[in-house]
Amino acid sequence: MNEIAPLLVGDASRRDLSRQRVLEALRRDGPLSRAAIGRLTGLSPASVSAITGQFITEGLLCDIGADPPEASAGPGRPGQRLGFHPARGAIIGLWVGLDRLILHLADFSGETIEARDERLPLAALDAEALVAILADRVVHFSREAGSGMPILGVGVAFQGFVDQRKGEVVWSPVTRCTHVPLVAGLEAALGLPVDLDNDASAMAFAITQSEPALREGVTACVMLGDGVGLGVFVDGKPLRGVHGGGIEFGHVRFSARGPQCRCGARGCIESFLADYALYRDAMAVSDIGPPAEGRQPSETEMTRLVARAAAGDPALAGLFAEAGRVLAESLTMLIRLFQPDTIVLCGPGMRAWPLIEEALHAALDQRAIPFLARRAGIRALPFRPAFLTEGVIRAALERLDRRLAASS
Amino acid sequence: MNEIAPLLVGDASRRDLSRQRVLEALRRDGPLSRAAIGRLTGLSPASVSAITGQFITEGLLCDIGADPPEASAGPGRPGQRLGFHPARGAIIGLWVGLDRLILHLADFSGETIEARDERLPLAALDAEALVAILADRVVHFSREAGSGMPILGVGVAFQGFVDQRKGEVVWSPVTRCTHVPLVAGLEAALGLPVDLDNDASAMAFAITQSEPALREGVTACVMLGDGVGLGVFVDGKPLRGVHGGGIEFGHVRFSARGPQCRCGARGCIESFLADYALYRDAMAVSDIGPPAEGRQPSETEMTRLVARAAAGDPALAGLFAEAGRVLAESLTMLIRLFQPDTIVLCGPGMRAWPLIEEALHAALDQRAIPFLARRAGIRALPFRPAFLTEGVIRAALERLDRRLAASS
DNA sequence: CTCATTTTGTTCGATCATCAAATTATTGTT
DNA sequence: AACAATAATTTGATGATCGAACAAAATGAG
Repeated sequence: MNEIAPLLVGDASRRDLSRQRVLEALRRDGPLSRAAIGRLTGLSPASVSAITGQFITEGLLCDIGADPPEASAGPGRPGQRLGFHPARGAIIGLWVGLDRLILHLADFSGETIEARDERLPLAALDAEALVAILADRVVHFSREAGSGMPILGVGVAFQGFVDQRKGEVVWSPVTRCTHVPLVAGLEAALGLPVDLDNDASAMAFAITQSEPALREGVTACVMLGDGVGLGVFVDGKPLRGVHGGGIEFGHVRFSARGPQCRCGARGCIESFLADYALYRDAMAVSDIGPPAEGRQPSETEMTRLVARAAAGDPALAGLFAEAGRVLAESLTMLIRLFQPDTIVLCGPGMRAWPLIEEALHAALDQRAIPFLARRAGIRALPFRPAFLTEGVIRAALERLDRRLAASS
Repeated sequence: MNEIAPLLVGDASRRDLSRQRVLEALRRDGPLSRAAIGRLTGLSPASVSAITGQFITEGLLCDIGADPPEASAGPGRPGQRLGFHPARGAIIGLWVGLDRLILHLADFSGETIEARDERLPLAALDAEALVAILADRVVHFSREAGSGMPILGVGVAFQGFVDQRKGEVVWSPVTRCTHVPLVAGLEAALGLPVDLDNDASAMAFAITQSEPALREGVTACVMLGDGVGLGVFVDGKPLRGVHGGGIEFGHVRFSARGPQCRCGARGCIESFLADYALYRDAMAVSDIGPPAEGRQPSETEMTRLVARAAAGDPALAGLFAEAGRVLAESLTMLIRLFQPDTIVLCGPGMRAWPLIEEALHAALDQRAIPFLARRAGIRALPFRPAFLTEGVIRAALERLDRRLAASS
């Protein structure tokens, strides 16, 4: 007998909802004139003026010049564009990979101030040390890169199983610890609100939000790289359980007789398609030696492997073709489950796309799914490291927006 | 640059939203006093009185006596319970199975007035004839069962792939036609609003809504019967794409070397677990003959098969144990993808539950999923045919509520 | 250059859904 | 019987919103 939704009761929350809608429109569609905000939110010009005026005095929004001429295109007074006040503060986005860290500082409007890529061995640490060192790196980074602005929040994208509700890293290839209370630990150490997400989900979020076309209908983002991840979005909103864990696509079983996966199970999709899996198989069919550090091949080693395969090594090329066939099978499952309009393939693994593409499409055509397949358009997206952090930064900003819209 | 949500602008829609919330609370939690509605929706007593008063004069709600004594339990004036006015009208729910039809008449409060189970050969019909005969059965049923009340809407639960946005049956084992425009056809023939859903999704909806505990967290309902279906719900709301097709769990590949499925693909989960699959395998390992009509075994034939296996036929019992293992594997995938708090097993196939249970749990224990499995509680729900239609009736009522809340 | 036209943004009065508080009603408890 | 407790209604005040009127700033035709 819990409440349906305690939101939107009374006049105070009614105003808050309108404020929220204004901020949402601005986050989605960049700087906007008051008139445009009115059209997008459905509020009257009078209300938009009142609300934006309030936001400006609160230092949340600011005027950033007239509409560019191409936007107006006709007679009439040009609109004054409003945007998030960059100097309001900054957000730090953190991606935690295998022995590697990406730190990303963005201002309140979402613009990148600085990004940094660090090598950092994490595997041997216990949970407390892991949290401590991450907090330490964040503090250092914000001190060195910070532009004097206050840090408003931190977003963390983590490889592995994540429980957003508890703020825990349940399991991750990054560390042998399980159930690491990352959010509580970082919030205590930093004194800042911390958002946690699975890295593939966060990346899928960044990609889906980055393009209006992907915010319509069902978009499935498959991330290939250290692991295999998936994010599914319906009209721009993520499809996920209340626990906020990602859809653990990479750990769905592909074959009962497959190799042992890092997660402990056998035959996971990831254990065929992830970087480490491809490298492992490459070692078996060629004279390529083991990775320099640990079991995980570095970006350079992966690039070299792909280059050799592309140069004509038939055994290695066959490996990637086989990966394409496994991927096709996995996408087939994905199509059956979610019937996406668009499937976006992305992630570091896309470095091998030219080697995968043909086999993938051939296999997909061969095992076309009656009545469901036609719809899904498959798009390959070149990888940018910034994708890894943009998702959590965006999420942190949106959470901030919700808080700022409410208090008034 | 589409609007964020054109709802809730201006005072008119503000009232409509409150009206909607009142109706939602009443649909969810049965008859309620005004005070209880206030607590559930967060509205003040004054507003609840105003809104419910309006609904009563509109003939939508009615007073149905005082709160039962066990509800109040203490001093104080007992509340007067409000409920949907039963005489406002009726909804017809229709389930379309293989050569079989269930018709279900419910009043505006959702109470069953009459239900009927008909045999009806549909396989040979073309699309137009299929729509025509379904419309004809609905008209006959409403004439014979109708209690003089106007019919307000029709809900149809159909086996197979359904596109709710287009109102189409994309593919179904019921008919060899594809892309049947069922909603348009029935609406034209009946002059009534028609809701269409996949039958497993609708059943999952009915089950999830029927129990408060299942409306919290993530609930996955797996339906075993003529096919294998799935509905996933997060806090009582269905997880589905914009096209409104169900999650085609039954047509996810289980094994590349599996039997041919009705959908045309090979090795679908359904082709191992559906009634027809179990019967097919039973024919192979025993002297059981082919089904009396077509390829599809009847309920009686399936019951007899289960009885023989339960009586001790080792070959047949092994068949169901094998089904338990396949189901375990499928649930493992489901857990990885959705991390449900509860998995509900239901549907006609549950007649064989005692034969499946042990093997299922043994296999699940054996391939326990690191860090994810612990959470999911598996519940077996005895099958009731009414589940098949209650979901679409509920959906039709809720759509009606939304319309009635809006117009005023 | 001048003026009509068009679009942007603000101001002001009216509307109306909501709430808090007061009031009436109805029960159980002491 | 007096009192406490809960339910429902009435009433006055609040305030978010809208429409309409208006000011501002651009284009373009003559």
